Amino acid sequence: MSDIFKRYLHEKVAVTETALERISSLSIPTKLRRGEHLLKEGEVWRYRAFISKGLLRTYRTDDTGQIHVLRFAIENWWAGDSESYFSGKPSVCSIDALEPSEILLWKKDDFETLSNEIPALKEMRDKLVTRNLIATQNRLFFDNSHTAEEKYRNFLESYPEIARRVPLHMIASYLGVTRETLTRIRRQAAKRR
Amino acid sequence: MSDIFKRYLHEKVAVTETALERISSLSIPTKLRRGEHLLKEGEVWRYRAFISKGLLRTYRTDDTGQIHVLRFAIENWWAGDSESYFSGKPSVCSIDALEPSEILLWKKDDFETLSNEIPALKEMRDKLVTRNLIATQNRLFFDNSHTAEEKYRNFLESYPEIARRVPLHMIASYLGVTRETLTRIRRQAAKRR
DNA sequence: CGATTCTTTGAAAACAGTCAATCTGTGTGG
DNA sequence: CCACACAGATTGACTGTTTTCAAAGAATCG
Repeated sequence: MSDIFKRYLHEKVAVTETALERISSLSIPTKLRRGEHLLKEGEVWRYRAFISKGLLRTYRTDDTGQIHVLRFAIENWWAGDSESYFSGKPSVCSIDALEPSEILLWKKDDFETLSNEIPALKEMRDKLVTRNLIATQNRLFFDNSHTAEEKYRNFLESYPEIARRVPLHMIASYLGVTRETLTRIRRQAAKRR
Repeated sequence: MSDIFKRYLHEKVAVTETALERISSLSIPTKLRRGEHLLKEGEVWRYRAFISKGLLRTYRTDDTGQIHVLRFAIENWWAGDSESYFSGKPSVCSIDALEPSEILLWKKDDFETLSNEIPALKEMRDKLVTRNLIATQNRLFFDNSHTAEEKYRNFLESYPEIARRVPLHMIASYLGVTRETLTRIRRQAAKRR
């Protein structure tokens, strides 16, 4: 079973080998082909999902039918829609695989049970929310106070791995500019060196 | 003592009168004058803060010395910097009062103690984080996919109360546009009716 | 009232979006 | 192995939006 996940959890919190086995025993290993969806708009998201391999994209479609990338997630990250997860309402997001991916799923109920059995897991779960909140708040500030070029540079520095693996027009969407604008930003930046 | 807070907590969760008294007993009532700071950049934020009266602004100063408003908070909201609170590191934000305000403070340790004594309070505390996360994520999406005018209209609809009480140039900062641009957006909108 | 803060205006420049066309690399089927 | 389709990236011309800077007008607090 997924060594990636075991290594991840050992790094994050102090968890015994038996606890880890117990956690693994309730996980549902899942494979996604390129282009396949983990979650589609309108469905309720009732899982925890750990990515042991691959690359997922979370996006939202606006009233004009345009797609907006909310985030990318790779190995050792968690995926899912917290809004739908916590509220129980249909999701406004979709999640699909940009690469062939391997996911570990836990049903919401199972994960809660495990969290109550294993304090370390609960601790990790709580940290996940707060770290997510902090990251989102910081991103909101950064987007609000920086130019498109600065945002792009920051993206390259923060997520070089993702930048290499994702098509440019999706990065543009993530940054909130058109693909043409991102092309021009790159040309400008290249000219300046 | 603050009836506002008692009413707030009763509305949010099922809490006994004795529990409420216990919670109140550890609170530190504080008054802020207009312009006074609750938190200054560089300080560590070690409190929970409930606003029973007034209006607070959270902002950040960027490398060029410019101020960016992150959020406003009025009666019945909580204020503070989650990043500094959870990490224990000096804050990158400041919080000041835009109106004479009345705040209830709990020291971090006291609030944790209370949360462990009173399940309803812990429940409220956890909900606060997740609701905050969801709201921030939705705002990030909205900002990324809408024009300045749409963002302004959405702000007016979502927070009419705040819009009435806050100067325009701070709303502009919150929305990520210059005050001149916001002025022009309003003129356009007025012309169209 | 006087000082300060807030809002509005105008003109020019910088920036980003749209549309249409072209270029590039990849992979598939004949 | 080639021709073709397809997705992604780039370019140019044009349009529209936002910023910047400078100045003036309105509102408000003490």
